Amino acid sequence: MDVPGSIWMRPERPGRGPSPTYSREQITAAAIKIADEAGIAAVSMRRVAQDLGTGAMSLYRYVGSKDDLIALMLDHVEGEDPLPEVPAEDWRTELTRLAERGRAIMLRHPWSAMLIIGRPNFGPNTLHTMEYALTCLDGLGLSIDEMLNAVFSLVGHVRMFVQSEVAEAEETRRTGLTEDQWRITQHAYVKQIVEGGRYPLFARVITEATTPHLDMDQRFRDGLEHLLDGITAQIHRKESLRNSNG
Amino acid sequence: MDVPGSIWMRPERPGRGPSPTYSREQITAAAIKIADEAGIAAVSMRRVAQDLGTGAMSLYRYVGSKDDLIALMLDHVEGEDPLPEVPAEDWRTELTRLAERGRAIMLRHPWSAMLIIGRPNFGPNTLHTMEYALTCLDGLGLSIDEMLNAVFSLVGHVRMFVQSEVAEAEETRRTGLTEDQWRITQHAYVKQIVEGGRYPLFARVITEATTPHLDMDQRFRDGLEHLLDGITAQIHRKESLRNSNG
DNA sequence: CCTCCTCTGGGTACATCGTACGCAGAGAGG
DNA sequence: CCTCTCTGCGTACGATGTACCCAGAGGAGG
Repeated sequence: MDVPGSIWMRPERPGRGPSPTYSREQITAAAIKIADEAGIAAVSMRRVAQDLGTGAMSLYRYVGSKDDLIALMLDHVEGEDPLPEVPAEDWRTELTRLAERGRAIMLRHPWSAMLIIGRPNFGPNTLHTMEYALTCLDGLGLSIDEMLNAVFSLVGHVRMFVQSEVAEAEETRRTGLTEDQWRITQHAYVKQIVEGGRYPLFARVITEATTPHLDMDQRFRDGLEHLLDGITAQIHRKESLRNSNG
Repeated sequence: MDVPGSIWMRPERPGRGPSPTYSREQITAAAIKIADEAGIAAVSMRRVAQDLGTGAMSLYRYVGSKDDLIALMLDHVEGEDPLPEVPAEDWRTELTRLAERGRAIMLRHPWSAMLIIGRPNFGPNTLHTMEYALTCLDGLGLSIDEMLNAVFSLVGHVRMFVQSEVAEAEETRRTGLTEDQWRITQHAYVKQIVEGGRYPLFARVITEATTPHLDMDQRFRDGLEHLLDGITAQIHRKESLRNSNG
């Protein structure tokens, strides 16, 4: 109501008075449906209410603000794909899977990748995923801060990657121009840059665009490997440090 | 005008008629000033125009849309810090410097980190930085795609890191609640989670929050090291592959 | 059953946004 | 000097989130 994020503390609805017609779950689902079909920009309180067959202001009986609704949406999709109760494989395999799971969810709900959340989401599903990720890295000799930092880097990488992966489609919807159409509008300018000769490597990027570049899956996996290699290196560094000190 | 991003192709102003009172540079500077002082949300065409002492619609004689203005703003701050003409040190040192430069710029202009740009910005300053980054990785045995991917990961990491670094301040301004005040509103809920015992690692994150965590500079450097270690590993892999094949 | 009092759904209103459109007038090219 | 382009800018439209208000429904206590 008053404080953003307090959505998780507020009970769905106390007992007195007439029973509510709708539910948070129902409203969240309606909002997600709209976001999936028409983009996050189409999710307005009026639109969500309209799809539910009610008035905009009625929604405020269930959620404190639009931000709260979005927090509900994010936590809901985070819980879509099940997670093992406890990590079974080695940490690298588990984290890779977790990253791919995150990417899959975001690709399924592109809007979820495009939102920048200021403060951590303490929804139950988000909490569970976070705990799972930390569990994967537990017992490898990293401090809790280092573990958190590693998870943070990983989640950040996935989010950033999918963001750019998805930005194209969002831009197409927003401007009504497909990437190809847009490229045509830029062609003369880009050509001038390439032929100017001052940016030889940029020119190579453009020139070799005719032959197929690395596909998105490959690029995602490569970036992930970079990060995981880095974490491995950190673990090994701390390990040998421990061995030389003890 | 019609096409977003075409801002870089359009000449500042052709010759006929009366000479313009303002300039793109002037408008961009005014917009950046507002964004720095009051957040990106405060940058409205009306507000920018007001600060310049003119009407909102006058700005559209200089920029095609608000998106174009934002593209100008982003490219402008990208050019704030000078870049060497050509990389002088080893690639790792250079890329570290480049990352820190990027972080510094974004911290100086927090709004620039919070924007998600759908399609690449072809402004002169952005172009130059991109070329510079690619140059650092040239000649190490990576393909142009791999180089681009590495730069992409790096830029993404910096952006993602600063995003979360900056989100807090933005959230404080937006909601009027400092992080401490917000934490108080969440305290009962978080306490319940911690004491529930189902999230022992999350509990450790919270519990050990009294002792100082890693500071932001350290966390940034750690994440960067992860990525650079990963790129190093990729370079070595390709190198030994070449040696065994030739 | 009656009464009360909370909680319901939802209408109206307000400030703010980007920008389409049109117009009076200024000023440079012929 | 005439003409025609380009100027700054006022008005207007359709959005947005949400504060505020009100009539009435219906569970709780007598």
